[in-house]
Amino acid sequence: MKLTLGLSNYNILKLFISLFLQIIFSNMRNFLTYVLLYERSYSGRIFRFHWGNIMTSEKAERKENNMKSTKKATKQSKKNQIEKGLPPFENFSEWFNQVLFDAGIIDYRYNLKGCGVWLPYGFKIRQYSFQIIRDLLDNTPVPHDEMLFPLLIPEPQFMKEAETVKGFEEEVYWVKDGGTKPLDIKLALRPTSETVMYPMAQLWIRSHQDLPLKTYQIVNTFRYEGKNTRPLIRVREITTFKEAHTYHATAEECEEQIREAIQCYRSFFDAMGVPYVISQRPKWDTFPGANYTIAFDCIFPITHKALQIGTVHNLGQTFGKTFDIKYETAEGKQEYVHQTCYGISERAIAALVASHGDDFGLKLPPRVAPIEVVIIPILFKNKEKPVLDAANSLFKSLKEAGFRVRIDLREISPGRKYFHWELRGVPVRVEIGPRDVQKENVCLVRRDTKEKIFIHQNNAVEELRKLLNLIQSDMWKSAKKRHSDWNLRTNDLEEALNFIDEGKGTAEIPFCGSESCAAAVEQRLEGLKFLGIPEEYIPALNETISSEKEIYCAHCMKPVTEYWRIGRTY
RNA sequence: GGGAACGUGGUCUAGCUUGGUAUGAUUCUCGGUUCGGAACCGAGAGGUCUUGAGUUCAAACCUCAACGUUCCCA
Repeated sequence: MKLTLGLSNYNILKLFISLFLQIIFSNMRNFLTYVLLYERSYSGRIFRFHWGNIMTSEKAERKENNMKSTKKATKQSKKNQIEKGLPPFENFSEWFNQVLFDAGIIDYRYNLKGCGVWLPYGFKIRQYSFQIIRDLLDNTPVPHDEMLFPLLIPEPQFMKEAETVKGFEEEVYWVKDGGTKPLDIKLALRPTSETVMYPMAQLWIRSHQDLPLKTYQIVNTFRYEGKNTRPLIRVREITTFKEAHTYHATAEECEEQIREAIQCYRSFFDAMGVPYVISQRPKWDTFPGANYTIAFDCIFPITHKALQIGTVHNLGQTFGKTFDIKYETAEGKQEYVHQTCYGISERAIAALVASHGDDFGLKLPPRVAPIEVVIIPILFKNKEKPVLDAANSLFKSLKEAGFRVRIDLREISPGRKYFHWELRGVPVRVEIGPRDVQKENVCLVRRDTKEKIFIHQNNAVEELRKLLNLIQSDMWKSAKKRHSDWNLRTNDLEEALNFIDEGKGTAEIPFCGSESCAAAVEQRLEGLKFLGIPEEYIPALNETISSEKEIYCAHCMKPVTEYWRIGRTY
């Protein structure tokens, strides 16, 4: 029986029975449904009919109702849904995730937790942003040199620095096989590159003439985050990690380098329009192996939780001793180097997005906007040509003047284009319609304030240049102003805790700095953390350190001289 | 570490209680009318219902497991 294609008689029988039953049941069901609906529509009565597995009147009715209600609902809410393409900014967490995708920054649908794809628009934002830090580091008095180190770390080398190992124990990805064979020596994917770089530095540094050595690289790193990952904020593959590592002859030079690093980071975030506060982290939250850690935090809108967006570490001689990085002094003695390292990641982009958004989407500062100006011609039937001509010639002259400019000629309505580019945060939109052409005007619309400005066509280049500068500084100012409202300095612990608990921001309280006191205070509020000592009390950053009088630790009531910053964090 | 929920066209979603036909919208493509804040009409495209096993003549639906995602608590 070759015709049966290998099916046994039993299977053929099954197939026929199945088909037969299916036809019978489905026809009968359709018939019954039809009759029941028909009857109901005339008599207004609901029939109930039970017979085995056949769809009952109840079920038919329910299905019918479901269909009706969904149809009705979708029709009614159609308009609302369109208008609500993005969740409101108030609903920050959802807004944030959604805007990253809708604005074309990151596609997070890759089927692996904590990993996403940088889309072209997002990639450009990333590129422009990190070019700023590149330029800053490349142009310090003794320049930093960009390099590229391997991703893989042999286990013994990684294990060398005990404290680092402890700090990252639970977060390291291990490569254990080469093809089908297990490796003799396991390989770690870098969670950070100290243990990658320092054995090489040990080879390169021979004498004080080789110092200072300042290097950096911009690479991906891996950390196995156990719980909730968030796009850009807590990821498993950190795609963009700028880590600088410097080597110095003396502790003083090392301190000086810390100040230079802080200054670079200030300039960087200023240029990005990202507001921040600087704190020296508590001892117990210092980078493993470092003498101290100074961190940049950005307080996010709505939730008012702090996100760490940059860290600067003074490593002292810890790693120098571990990796035996020595140099010969002018006097011919062998000394261990003093080191610093400091890093910034794609969290900077998260802070950029968060600091400026609104219900319509992103607002990008011109410095990092992939498109600075978008031109939208308003076309009416039979009047297209003059408008198109004007738009095209403006496009050409702006392009020649060096603007990152786009002209939107798609055949969709202008309103739709407005929303499209507002979602993507383009700083300025230029509208040109028949009315404008007639008056030789163009209409500029600011993304940050939505203000409309009419100017003469001939002044476009000049006016746009001014306007973009203005937007850049206005956005920075307003972000900074908002940010400063999200911090409260008070001597009253209860007031501080209330402020934080109500989600209003971070607080500064008088504090003695002991870990046990901190633990006691942290217990008062879920998710509460000590961010550290505010900028003005950090010894490394101040020639004369501020000190307060008549204040007492919020917990143990000992007299103290400084406030500490506390708050909830991401 | 503990608990809960979810997984259906690119996106959102109905259906699962009671097994047999995959719902609607959006998006996208084509044609036409439009265009100063998400226009409209018509046609069309798009699905391994996460995966595997079990029960059954028959599984998106019931059972078990794996994977993935989300949320809550420590």
